[in-house]
Amino acid sequence: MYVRQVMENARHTETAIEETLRVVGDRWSILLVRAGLRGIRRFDDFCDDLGIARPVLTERLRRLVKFGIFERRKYQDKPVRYEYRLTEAGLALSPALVALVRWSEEYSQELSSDVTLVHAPCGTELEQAFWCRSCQSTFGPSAVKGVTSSIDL
Amino acid sequence: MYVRQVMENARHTETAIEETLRVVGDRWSILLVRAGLRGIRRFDDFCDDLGIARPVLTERLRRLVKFGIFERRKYQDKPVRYEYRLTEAGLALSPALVALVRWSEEYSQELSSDVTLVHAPCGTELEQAFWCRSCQSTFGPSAVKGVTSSIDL
DNA sequence: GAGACTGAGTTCGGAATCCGAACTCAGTAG
DNA sequence: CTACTGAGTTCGGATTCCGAACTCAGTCTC
Repeated sequence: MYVRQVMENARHTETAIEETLRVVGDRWSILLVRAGLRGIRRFDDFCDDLGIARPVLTERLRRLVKFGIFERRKYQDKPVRYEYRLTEAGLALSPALVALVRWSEEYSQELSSDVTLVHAPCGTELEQAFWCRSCQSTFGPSAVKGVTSSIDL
Repeated sequence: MYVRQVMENARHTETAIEETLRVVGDRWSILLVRAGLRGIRRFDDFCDDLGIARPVLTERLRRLVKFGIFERRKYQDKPVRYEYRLTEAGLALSPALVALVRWSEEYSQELSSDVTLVHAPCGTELEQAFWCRSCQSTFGPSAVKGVTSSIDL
């Protein structure tokens, strides 16, 4: 059960996460995705929900649209109005978001009673696992922890 | 070893991820964790590896130590020297990191061959799944996507 | 039809962060 | 004595962030 890496790590070429974090790795972007998952779509609602400054929101949404995470679509003509919806790529960030939520739950103290993600059918707390399709095997983050030093992320 | 909250919130009560992202949600912190996972421990090595400005690195490491993600430990006495090691909490961020890597692989265009995480025993690409311990069932991110709108992240 | 309101922004000046480059400080090696 | 190392600190300038106020088109209320 080792996670291995197949790559040649060149010096100057940017790696995947580096590039990704350049898009999504600021204080607001992930929060915007989360807001999108919660159904928020309109400019002012993002603004109120997150308490983000308007100019920053403008710039951030523009960038997320440019990188295909949000889509800007007209939802009204009379006075022309636009809303922001998560694309498929944006929705695909949810596992990362869930992982962060799980981490928060476990390691972040002094949180008021907050969300606890559960498996809807049975109510048991969700765990995030690594899963090999061909082996049909599942192993949890704890198993991964043990090998992290040998992972080349 | 727990992350505790220090900041005040102005308008609404802070949720788990909001707090977490306040600690880890800047351009460098996650990259620092990743570097830590790759075995980097010394100040200058972080500096060279990430190309982060030294004053920023100082501040960031201090904060990550304060929040229990890194540990600053002396590794030499003669000239006293310190290194930074990931704590258990820090290592526990790896699932989130892996989720981001997976996302990058799939959705980040203009990225040529980069890292591909595989299941070492069989060489199959890793998938990240959600796993219910009591049901013994595993389901992929795609299944989760369907529920995200009803999840309160 | 005058005034208030709405939603999606833009403009502003000041505050906070970021940056690279050069400096410090203790100890060590030649 | 000089050079070097590792872990920072200090510096000035550039960038980004912020809240508050403004714009602009259309719409609702009186």
